[in-house]
Amino acid sequence: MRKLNFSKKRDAVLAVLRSTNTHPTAEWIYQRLKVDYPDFSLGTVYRNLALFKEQGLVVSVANVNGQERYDGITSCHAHFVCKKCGSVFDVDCMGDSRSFDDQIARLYNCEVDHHNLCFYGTCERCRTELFESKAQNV
Amino acid sequence: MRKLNFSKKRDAVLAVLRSTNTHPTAEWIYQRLKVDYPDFSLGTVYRNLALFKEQGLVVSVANVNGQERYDGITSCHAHFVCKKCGSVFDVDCMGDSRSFDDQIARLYNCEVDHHNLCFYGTCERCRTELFESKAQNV
DNA sequence: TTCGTTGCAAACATTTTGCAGTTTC
DNA sequence: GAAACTGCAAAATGTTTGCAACGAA
Repeated sequence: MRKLNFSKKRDAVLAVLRSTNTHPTAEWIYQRLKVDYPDFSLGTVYRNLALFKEQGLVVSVANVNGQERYDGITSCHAHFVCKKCGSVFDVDCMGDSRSFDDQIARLYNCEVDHHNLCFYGTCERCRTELFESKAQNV
Repeated sequence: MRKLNFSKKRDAVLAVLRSTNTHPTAEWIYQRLKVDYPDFSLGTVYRNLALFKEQGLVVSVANVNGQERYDGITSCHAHFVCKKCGSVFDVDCMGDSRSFDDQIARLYNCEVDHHNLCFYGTCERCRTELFESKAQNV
């Protein structure tokens, strides 16, 4: 792994990722930090995201409508992706699924760095709105 | 859901997806069918993939190096993605994880269509090659 | 004849990258 | 001073889309 210098902006990217549970896009992080650093660049977000992923500090959750969603909170949990509104929620992890990794590694003779469990469907809010709009149409 | 006509090429796309366990990219499917249909088009692959996904006949497994990987075999199983060579393997599903969906739906008041479990790491072959090349360098 | 499907190529959107200037050590 | 980091904008890449021709019902 190559040598790294300290970087204020890199720290800021990680801090933003750790401060939210919205599982933001690169663009979202960019807009957020553009306020504090007027000369901030989208390239910096992408470059540091790539770095964080290498280091295991950040993980790709899912690609929603063509945009990758990132998570800086690496404690063990799953995700739910709403196909209507595109929001991504944390879902409590059942059991110690970290041991899944070891199990798979042993079974398939491979090295497992991490896993990603995603549920896809319609979230509570969108279900309700769907129901309400249907009811109005009757 | 809208009305559908029969289409030879659409059938062919689905057949290809069901005939392989390589979890191909759109491009791969395109190249494969280009042989049988010289006037075959990449747009047709994408359009039909979108359709199949709506219908639940095909599922997006993971995005590997910027390309989406598809699976036409929808029986319950997980996947392993090798970060070195980019191959995607089937992994036997432990337990009846279909009931996960119901559990999540009840807990979070949402509708769950399906879920996706992916393990990321280094596959057996790539581990071995890595080891061999290291050994030679000593 | 109607309308779904396709080929083709242009358009699109996100992500990556090259380079020159800046910051870290 | 050397090497890492960044801004900027251009390039790259995978995917989507508009339109005219084609095929199914």
